[in-house]
Amino acid sequence: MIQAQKGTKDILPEDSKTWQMMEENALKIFNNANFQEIRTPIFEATELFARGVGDSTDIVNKEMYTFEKAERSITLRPENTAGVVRAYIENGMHRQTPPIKLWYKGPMFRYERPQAGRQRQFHQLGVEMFGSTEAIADAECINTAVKYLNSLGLNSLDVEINSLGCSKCRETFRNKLRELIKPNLDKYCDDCKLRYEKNPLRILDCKVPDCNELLKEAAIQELINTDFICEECAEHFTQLKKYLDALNVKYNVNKQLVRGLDYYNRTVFEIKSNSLGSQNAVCGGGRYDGLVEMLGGPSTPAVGWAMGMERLFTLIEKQSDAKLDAFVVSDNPIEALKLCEELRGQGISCDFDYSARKFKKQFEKASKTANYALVLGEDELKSNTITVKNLATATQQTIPRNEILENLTK
RNA sequence: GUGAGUAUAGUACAAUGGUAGUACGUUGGUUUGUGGCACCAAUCAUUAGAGUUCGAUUCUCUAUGCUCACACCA
Repeated sequence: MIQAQKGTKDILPEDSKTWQMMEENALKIFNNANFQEIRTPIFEATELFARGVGDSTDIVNKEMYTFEKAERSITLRPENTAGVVRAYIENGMHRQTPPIKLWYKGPMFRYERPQAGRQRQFHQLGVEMFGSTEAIADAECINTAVKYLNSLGLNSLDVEINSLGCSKCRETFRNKLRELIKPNLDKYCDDCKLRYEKNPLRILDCKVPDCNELLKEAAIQELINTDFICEECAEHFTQLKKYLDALNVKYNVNKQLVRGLDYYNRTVFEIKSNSLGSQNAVCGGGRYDGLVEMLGGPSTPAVGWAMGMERLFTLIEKQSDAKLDAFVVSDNPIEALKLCEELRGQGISCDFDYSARKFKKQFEKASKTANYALVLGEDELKSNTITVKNLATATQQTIPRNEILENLTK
């Protein structure tokens, strides 16, 4: 027996209604906010992710599905921002009047050990906005995410925001942090020792209790809490908070929020739920003003986010399939199909039994799957009528065939 | 990559060192053109391999799958 690959899942009919709802709401809300859908290939040159996502990230280091084909190195996309930026540059979208507002949805691939809220193939929904440095752009981005979540009935998720500053202020902060950590470095966990070299900011994000204790040291807390970011960046962050307040978007500032992808600067944010298990982030994003240029385009500011749809799925209320409008009960399958065809053409959903089983069995099926049973037996065929039975009220009447539509819609 | 737990019908759960049950589902029936209820019947399972044993689905080991957690991320 061949099974689905580890970390992949079938989305079965019983869940399709819920997925369709997530997608329909996305289409409606993003289109209304003037985001346009973009669909990019699910595989790209490996180099795009190495340069775009950053080769010091775990995603690029050890989680990519990479293969060789015709002497090219190809990778299944582990996220979609790099791909969208590539498409933005390649299709000359930077020549259009900014801002360019895009959204996407689709499967992403990461080679990780699966667990709750984590699969090897999973789906993300995201928006990317190019061409504006204004904090109002960040605010609209976050607001769009919140409004989308609200549309799914999720009203009490935590929005956390932070500012990483620009590359200059981050450099200063990084150096100061290193200075403070250095005396106790040997007490930190092995991962943090590596982080100390590569990306010390991530030490702030470490979940090892010992490291957390060490970070509580007064001087370090003071450094975290003093606004290390430069005046310009601080002003940008202040503006963002002002706009979010004006939009009535509730948020917490989390000074220890550091996102794992290398391309972020200034605004970063996450939206979390406490009912998701340990993978509690539904949505993550931020500003990435340097990425377009790094990937060979003109210097272009940008901001965006991505949501994990499987994680959303576990949070929202399951939608069940609506019943069919009608089920045709007949001992004459071909006539039943003809009737169905006629009704389907009128926008009525209906089905029938292929094997002309006993009426009792057909009614059983009808009552489970449909609102009306339409009896088309010998009598009805002779007299060109149909017996319409309302399965909820158990009332029925025989009517001329051409009056069927009125009787179904009332 | 590291660690923990788990594996019985289509699904959800029982039980047992000797005959594996229940519920739901599915199919058929309770006299032939009327459903939801009830009753009857059928259908369907011990992940794989090795070991201990007179005998293993049960105990042990290995593999594999699944689940969860760490790292990391949506």
